[in-house]
Amino acid sequence: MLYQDNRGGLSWCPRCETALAQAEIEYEDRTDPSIFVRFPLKDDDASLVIWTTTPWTLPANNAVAVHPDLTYARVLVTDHQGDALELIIEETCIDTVTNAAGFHDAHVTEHMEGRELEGLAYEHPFKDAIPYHQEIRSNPEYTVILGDHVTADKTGLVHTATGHGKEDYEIGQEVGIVPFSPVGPDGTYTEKAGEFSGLRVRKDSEEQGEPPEGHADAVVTARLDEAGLLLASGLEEHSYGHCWRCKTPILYRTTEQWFLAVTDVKETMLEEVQRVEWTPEWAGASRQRDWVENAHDWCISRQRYWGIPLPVWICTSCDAQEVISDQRTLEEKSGDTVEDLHRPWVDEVTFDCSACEGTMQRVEDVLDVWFDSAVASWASLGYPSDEETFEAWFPCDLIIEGLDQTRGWFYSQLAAGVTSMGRVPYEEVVMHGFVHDETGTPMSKSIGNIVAPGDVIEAFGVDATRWSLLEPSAPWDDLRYGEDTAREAQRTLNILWNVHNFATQYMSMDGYTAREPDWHEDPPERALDRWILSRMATTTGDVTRYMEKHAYHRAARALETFILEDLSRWYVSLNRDRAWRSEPEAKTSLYDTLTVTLSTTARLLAPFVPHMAEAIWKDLHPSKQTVHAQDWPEPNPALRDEALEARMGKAREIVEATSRAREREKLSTRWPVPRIVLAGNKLVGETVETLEDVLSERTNAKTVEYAGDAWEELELVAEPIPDEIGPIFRGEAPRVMEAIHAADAKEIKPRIEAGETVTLDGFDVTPKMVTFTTEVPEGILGAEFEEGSVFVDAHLTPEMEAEGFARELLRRIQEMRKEADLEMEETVSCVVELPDDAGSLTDAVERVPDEWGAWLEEEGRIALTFDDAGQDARAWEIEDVTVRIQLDV
RNA sequence: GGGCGGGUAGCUUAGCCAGGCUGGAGCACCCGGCUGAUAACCGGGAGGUCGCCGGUUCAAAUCCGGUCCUGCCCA
Repeated sequence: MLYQDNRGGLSWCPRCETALAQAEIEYEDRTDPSIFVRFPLKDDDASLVIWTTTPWTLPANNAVAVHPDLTYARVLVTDHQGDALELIIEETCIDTVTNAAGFHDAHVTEHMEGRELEGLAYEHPFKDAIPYHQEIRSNPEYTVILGDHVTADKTGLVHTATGHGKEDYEIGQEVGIVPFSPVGPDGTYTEKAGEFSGLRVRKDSEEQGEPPEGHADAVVTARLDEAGLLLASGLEEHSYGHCWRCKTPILYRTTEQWFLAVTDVKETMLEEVQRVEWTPEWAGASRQRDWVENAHDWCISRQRYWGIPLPVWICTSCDAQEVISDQRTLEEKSGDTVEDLHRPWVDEVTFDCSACEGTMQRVEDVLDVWFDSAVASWASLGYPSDEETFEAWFPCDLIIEGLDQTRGWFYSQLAAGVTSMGRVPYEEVVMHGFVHDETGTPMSKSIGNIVAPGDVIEAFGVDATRWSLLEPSAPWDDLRYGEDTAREAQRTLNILWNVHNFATQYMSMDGYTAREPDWHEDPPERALDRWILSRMATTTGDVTRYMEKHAYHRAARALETFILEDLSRWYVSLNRDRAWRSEPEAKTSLYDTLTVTLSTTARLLAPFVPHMAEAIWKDLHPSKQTVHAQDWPEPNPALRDEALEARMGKAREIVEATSRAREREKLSTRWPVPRIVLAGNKLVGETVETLEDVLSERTNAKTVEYAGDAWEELELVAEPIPDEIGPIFRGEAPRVMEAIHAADAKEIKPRIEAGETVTLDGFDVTPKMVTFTTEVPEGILGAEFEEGSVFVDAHLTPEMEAEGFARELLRRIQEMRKEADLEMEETVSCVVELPDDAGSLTDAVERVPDEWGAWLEEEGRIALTFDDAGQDARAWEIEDVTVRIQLDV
């Protein structure tokens, strides 16, 4: 599988003076000369027209390729000296050429297919300058050859130098043209280049645009111009290969290299690619497969000093080759002690040739570094010397790398694995995307759009940084990253931290010790507890499933939703009172629930935010091992209650719809309402039945009613349809419409629906003229939610208004406490001055001192009197009522 | 030039494979609320040519063809 070949068109870095593998070439845009050149035909007045961005390859030209199926034209033009010139160009390229050359006329004299041009001989432009071209070695040299790689671009004829391009070399092999490569390893012409010898053909990566003086491109172009062969010369920006290490534009030249014949095992590689589990799926099914299908034999030799020496010894007299597998074999053969397997020591080691009298000497090359990574999965196990470890661990379960590694590590391991082990050395691949800046541009030092990880960590912490990299996008997608991403992550984590604080503060106040009942037999009594535990179990299942699919972003989002929506905004906020004041049993079950929930969350979060997960875990379980040593949680099926989750979800929709309705009418949640009425499907009914207390608390409604599919207190209204009424009643139409509006809708609806014509106010109204809608009664606020409606009865009794008013008062008092910077527990005296006349609220306001005075004192931590508040009092407007409050601080 | 991704609100994104609910969220913005989780937090609102053009279909963000922009890789 290993062979040596003198191959044309191998990529070569003239600065590193080594061959490069496909994988070591980086493509970047650069500007190079762009020249149009004509090659005069031998037995014909016409010239072939070619185009190139590498004038330095023209001295090595040995053929011109055309596509057999494209149509070519003989074109008559007048050159700048006024002489007639006959050119052969692909027909759709004529304008390109004449525009570039500045020719103003162009007459097509003949069309022909590319295949008709085959074999036409031309004069090499540098026949006189380069002795090599004065002789023809094989038939097709210096003639038109056919190639499927030719496209109708520029001129439609391709300058071919079989020693200086991969495709050129391959087509040369097909038609029998030997490679000619008069360029040395350092990127200068050798003496084979005749008059050009010694000129520099290589460029540095900064050398762009017009070729520097004395560069082969400049000299060659000038010579062509002198010979009258240069039709046009300009510049072209194009994507060009560069050495991945030093960024020098690569050359293609002919050199002696060692190859691994991976094309022989291509079929096996393709099968192995299919066997591997790829995430995302297209990483393997499309990208990797495509790469392998186009793979060439792997050039594994490099002309470097540092690196793993190629373990090939060759006999200096008979050319016999031997590959040495390990140090012991080498020592046995040479009879020497080999102190180091690297250069220069290993270069000294020789042994006798087994075939002749000669001496075996190591070839000078080292291995492609990609070969090192390619063998990592078994080299790291000490193979072949440590069979046992190899048996136990090979192949590896999972490799994770970026999406550029299709040509890199994913491939190098595949090729080496199939070659050496007959199989791919990994079972599963996760291919990740790159982190870009917030505009989607790759971060680069030269652009300066770098977000330094250290800065983000400094500002937001490691956990927020990790979260901000995991949550926003799929691992395999590129990530647009700005500081806001981390800021958002920090906010989410902060809320979790607040929940943790809430839980642990009360637990410690009540001397609670964390315990995790398993609840398989006897789930908690309270619906709210069972609900959050069910949500926890569901979330655990979801997160686990996402992690198994490497959908880390989905796992993170499921956790985020659970933490924000379920735990913080719903469970904790509904249990704040329970933690503050409730029976010991109620508190204990609250703490048990929180312990299980937070412990489970901590374990699920451990891979994402290791420090915070550990902090939460350790606060709950100080004597247990680190969270990172705990088992991954499993959902407790006894705690799953999908019906309960569905009802709680519906309850939240109802609460939100109620908020919308109240907000629209500026009726703050602070004001209790006598009832809310719900209309909707069965689920809505069940929700009211089982979660009435949650609904009543969150909507601040004294009662919650379920009215079935439709609420009968809705008023039915008959609506006239003007388009139907107008043509028939004409001038009377307005009166008819009025009559319909005024009609008793409940009475006429069944009749109209039965198709009956009804007489209203003397007019005959047909079913076509009327439709029915419902109207929300006066004083009722309606809002829709999915599969139902909520109606908020806003007929507040004076008792309720008093309660609402008292709550408004409390808010003002607390506002003033805050402004006065009072301690939370500090009790101060307070005077509230209520007006005698509060308009429609007079009755309510009068009730406040007796019915709500004590409550205000306790909630506001004040000693309260209702009296003249004095000059320094602050005036507040509550529903058009002016209240004056004096806080004695 | 070719292969494979991505393009949905100002920004980050869900929905697309298996077409049909009013295209969901978060940030920012506007309005309001809370104040015993508090250098916090909660509710509501506004904001969308689903890159563009065409096709299939009763129906397209979703399927098909083309095209533009963008990322990775190749030539």
